[in-house]
Amino acid sequence: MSALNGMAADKIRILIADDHEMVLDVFAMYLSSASDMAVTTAKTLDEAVERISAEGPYDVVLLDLNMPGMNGVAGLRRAIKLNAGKPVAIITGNPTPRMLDEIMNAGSSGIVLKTTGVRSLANAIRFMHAGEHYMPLELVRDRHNAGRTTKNGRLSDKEMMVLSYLAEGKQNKEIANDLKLAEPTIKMHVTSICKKLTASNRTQAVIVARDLGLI
Amino acid sequence: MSALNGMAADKIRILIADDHEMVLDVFAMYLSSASDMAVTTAKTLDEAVERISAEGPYDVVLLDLNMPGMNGVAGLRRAIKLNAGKPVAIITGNPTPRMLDEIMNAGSSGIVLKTTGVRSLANAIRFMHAGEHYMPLELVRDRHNAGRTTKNGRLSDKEMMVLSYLAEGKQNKEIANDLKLAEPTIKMHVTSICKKLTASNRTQAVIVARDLGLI
DNA sequence: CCACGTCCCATACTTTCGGATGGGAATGCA
DNA sequence: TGCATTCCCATCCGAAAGTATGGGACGTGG
Repeated sequence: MSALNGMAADKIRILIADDHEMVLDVFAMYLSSASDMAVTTAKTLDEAVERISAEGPYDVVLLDLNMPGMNGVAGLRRAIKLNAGKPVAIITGNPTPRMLDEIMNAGSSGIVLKTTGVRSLANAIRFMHAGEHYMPLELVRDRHNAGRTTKNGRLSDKEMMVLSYLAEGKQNKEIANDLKLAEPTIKMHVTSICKKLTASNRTQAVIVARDLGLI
Repeated sequence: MSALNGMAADKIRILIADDHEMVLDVFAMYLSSASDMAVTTAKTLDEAVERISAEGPYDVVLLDLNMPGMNGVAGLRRAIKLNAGKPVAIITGNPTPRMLDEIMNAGSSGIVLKTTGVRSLANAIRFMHAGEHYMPLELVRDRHNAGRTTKNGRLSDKEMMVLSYLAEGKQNKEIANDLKLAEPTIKMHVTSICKKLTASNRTQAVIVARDLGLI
């Protein structure tokens, strides 16, 4: 009845990379005690890349989002490309909705929260190893809640998109280029965002959005 | 010769609070295997406070800095007051020099980095339990660099003051009125702040300052 | 003493922001 | 079908922000 038809002897090869050595230790201690998993660790993206290059694609790769070498999802893409189709997932603390989008759009196989105990780890890994996409329930909920209750109506999709750029301190022209829209359009969205968030300028909008957990 | 005069049989009672359950698991798994330690865990500051209130001061308390309930060092002070003189330390990822100052000035017994492996944990805890202050070497180095050259770090008092207004989304003219300074002066400070924080405008400066825990 | 850093102010300039006005197009729903 | 919503673009304008020049005052330490 097991899925390990005839291959039970082969262990799942896992590569986990995180600059928090404590987290690494969790994996080394807990997962290695699971008989069907072999864990390798790294502390930077470069180190992880080396491992993959040297020892071939891993069955599951877990990358910390805030690790040295990862520039947001850029490092994720790099690892995905290198791991030849096998699952690469992100492990992080509290990702923003925007980050979630970027992560999943980059082709990640899932997200593992550090707020989750180690017991669900093994399951998540087996899940992704089977080709599924893994995401904790609370994140799915937040993802659906994207339009949240603000006083003056909720933000539209485009407004949320623009807001996420505002939250990086980008200026209208940059946003327009990135989104391939005209600058006046961005201005309009910014104005609309400020109204809905009762902010008087973009800086306040970012602050309000942050305090509201909107980002 | 030990400080545990006649009480050697008693275990060191440790309370660790972190919203990353993974980290909690590290302690539960590793430290509890050390025969002289008894570990209790919590996921929020309120939960930790409850524990302390209910079961009396712990021998060592470890608090995550980014946990729900901790407003920067405010939560730390609360815990220190409650723990009746026994050591309270902070556990975190990469603290800013400014945070370090605040933490130590608040009366913390030390700082434990998540970038440190679990093996040094037990030593750090025993160290603090003995009444010493524990801080990783790499932090001590950064700490001395903090107050010196104005090259890229350390904001001056006035700059911090202006920054706090920026963080409220106020505009130059307002700040000038509130501080009874001329607007050009405010502009200069803002420019200086942006340079030191490597931000390209006020909005980015606020974001960086927030992420840095500078506010 | 001078050098250095911090703080303060002023003038002048360019760029960006925020707001207003006016229009066109696609969607979905009553 | 009419209507609302959302999206997109354009032009104009005043205000704010950001940059670049000046300069003067105050302290600390070499």
